[in-house]
Amino acid sequence: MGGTHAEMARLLWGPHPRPARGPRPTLDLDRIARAGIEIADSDGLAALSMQRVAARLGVTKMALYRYVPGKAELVALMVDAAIGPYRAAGKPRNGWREHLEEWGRQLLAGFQRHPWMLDATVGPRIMGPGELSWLEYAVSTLDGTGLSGAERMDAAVLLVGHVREITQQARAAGPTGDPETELGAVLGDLMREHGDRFPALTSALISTARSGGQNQAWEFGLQRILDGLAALIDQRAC
Amino acid sequence: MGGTHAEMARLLWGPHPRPARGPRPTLDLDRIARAGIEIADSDGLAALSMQRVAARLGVTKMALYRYVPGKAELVALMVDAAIGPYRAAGKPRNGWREHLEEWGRQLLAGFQRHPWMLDATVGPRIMGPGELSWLEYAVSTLDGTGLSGAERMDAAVLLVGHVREITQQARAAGPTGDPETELGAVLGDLMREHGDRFPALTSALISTARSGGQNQAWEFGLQRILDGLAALIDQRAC
DNA sequence: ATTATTAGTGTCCATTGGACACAGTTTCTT
DNA sequence: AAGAAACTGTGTCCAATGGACACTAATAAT
Repeated sequence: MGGTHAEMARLLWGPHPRPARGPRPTLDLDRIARAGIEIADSDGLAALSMQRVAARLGVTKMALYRYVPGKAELVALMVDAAIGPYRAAGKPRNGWREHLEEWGRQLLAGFQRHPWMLDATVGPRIMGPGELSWLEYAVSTLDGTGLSGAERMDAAVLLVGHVREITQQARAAGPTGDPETELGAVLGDLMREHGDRFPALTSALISTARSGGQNQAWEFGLQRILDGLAALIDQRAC
Repeated sequence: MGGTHAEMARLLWGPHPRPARGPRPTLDLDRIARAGIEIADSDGLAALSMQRVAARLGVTKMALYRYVPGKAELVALMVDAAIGPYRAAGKPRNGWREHLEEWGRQLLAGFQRHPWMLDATVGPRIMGPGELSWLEYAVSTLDGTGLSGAERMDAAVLLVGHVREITQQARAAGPTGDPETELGAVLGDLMREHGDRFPALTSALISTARSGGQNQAWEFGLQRILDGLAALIDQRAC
């Protein structure tokens, strides 16, 4: 292993000065990260190996270790490159709620473009500049709302959690959107056989049937969180 | 690989009839799962290998494959055994909010007892009876609140997402609770060096300083979600 | 007693992440 | 111009991993 946190920070945050001597490098961190992203996008994070990344770049696996101390660092680079910096699109005259809503939608879109980011962002880790810019924006929208610093952070984290959960659900449902994957079929069988042990669940699922799929779940959670925030902010304002 | 979803379901949901012929098995699924849990509890999911589980049971690695088709299935068993069925503790006269609050606290406690469950529950998968009983309870508390089936499910999922996010934060902060781990130190350095690029974040962190750590974040998100739910329920009731 | 099953073992294999020595390339110094 | 220094990509090697498969021993039905 080559992965201390300090190395990770240096890699994510630079600078990366081109060394003065020696042959010119064939690769750079950006190309490596993009190659990894392409693999993970199409075949999932489990299919990501140093070999495959190297092969895609026309280079030996060991060449990568000249740029990256280990696989964990490569994945961290991929995450930060895949999510990129947040670019606010809305007009700046809107209130915090509109901004956070748009922000959440874009974050969700990012996660769904790169579902492997779910697996890559579990556990303690160091965020890169891109990822941090997302957090920065979310927290900044809550400036002047009367929330404390910790509360503004907590609110952002709460939204991130929701985005992650929805991404996970969407991935389970498969790309079609409805649970007619094999997993969905197995789950159906399961409920048909053991449904009586889970009456509330069964009734909830039946009454659900067709009501909008995961998009509904996303909107529901988003609005509930924003409502909860609004309630607190209003209460503080009085 | 030996892991179709159907096999996973059979393994998690049984039945597991003792075969009539042949020597008596030395192990059973429960003991295997518990051995795995002990390893993951103490050394993390990354340290879980078939070899180590087998060694702890005094048996060869290949013996495990008589019980479990593959590692993925073993992990699924571990998850369901670790979280276990939900046992409602509160008096049944309370309202949905109290029940959900207690439920969330217990779920969080479970995740913090077995932090590796975070890594083990990413991606599409089949839930076991234990896990499903937690979902069942959460959904059942919302019966009769005027929420639709889908909404009741979404509410439960929302809370699970929050629990997961908090667990992740707590794990990053380390067992002490404050960010004085190496990771925390590196993050501090990072903000000291690049803080000017993230003014809102910096100010939020400074004003945070000492305000309660991750417990605060947990309570904040929990109450925000419950407030949001209450708002919707009240609105439906009118 | 024979036979069908089943359980645990031992051996083998491909793949993985990574360590390390080496040869070739480029720039700085003398 | 000529080393020397620093660096790059390659080739080889290794331990550990999940898993396939054949084999022996144990059990119960016939």
